Amino acid sequence: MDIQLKRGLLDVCVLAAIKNEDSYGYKIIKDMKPYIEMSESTLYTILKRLELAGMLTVRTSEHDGRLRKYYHITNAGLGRIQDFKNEWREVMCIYQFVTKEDK
Amino acid sequence: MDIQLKRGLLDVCVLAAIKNEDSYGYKIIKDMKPYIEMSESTLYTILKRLELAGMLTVRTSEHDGRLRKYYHITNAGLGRIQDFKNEWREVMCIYQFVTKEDK
DNA sequence: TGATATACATCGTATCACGAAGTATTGTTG
DNA sequence: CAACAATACTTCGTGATACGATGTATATCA
Repeated sequence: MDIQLKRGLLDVCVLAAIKNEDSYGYKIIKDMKPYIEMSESTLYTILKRLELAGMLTVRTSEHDGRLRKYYHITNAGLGRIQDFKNEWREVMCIYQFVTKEDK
Repeated sequence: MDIQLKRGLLDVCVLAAIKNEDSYGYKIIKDMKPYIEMSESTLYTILKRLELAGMLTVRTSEHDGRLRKYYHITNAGLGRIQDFKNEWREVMCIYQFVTKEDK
């Protein structure tokens, strides 16, 4: 998928991936794989960015002697998803503009 | 509109704006304004990029004593629009993933 | 005369996705 | 047991790119 097109989707995809239950990096990548692929470096960068922006909170917890960082969405994060939904109307107008056939 | 979301749309919007008839910078911005806004510096950068990529050709012509650069879409440019259309299926899947409500 | 519209160009900056590489631990399998 | 894959997270450098600021011209109009 076109990398530029991804840019507008990745952040909100990550938020969607933790919307229903807290999750951690490795799992997020696997859960999103059927929809959109991203490298680990990309994901962890995004998670840090979203944390800084207050869209999610982090909690470190041990699992099988290994540390895992669980991410939890905040109200701001849910709001971000809502904003995305609202903006989608504009996006669809643009899509129409680009793909409309002309006689 | 979110700048990251725009990134995936601008190139193909510009191509769409010259799809039916050759156009020039200033007019392209005005034609696209109802759908998507962009600064002049952005537009001219994009036009140069698309030309380099063989998606359009340029012809300079005088109009009222002033030079205008007319842009004409190539087959590669039309192909780019088609690719965008094809990719849109994936985009809609992602949209569903992000916005689906969960019981 | 001064503002506004038309028309294009250049430069520096900030954002961001990615590959490469690294660190650790836990299976798994030959 | 040795080698490798899977799990889990981190850091660094790079390239792409949208934008604001700024500059250059000419035409029109009040």
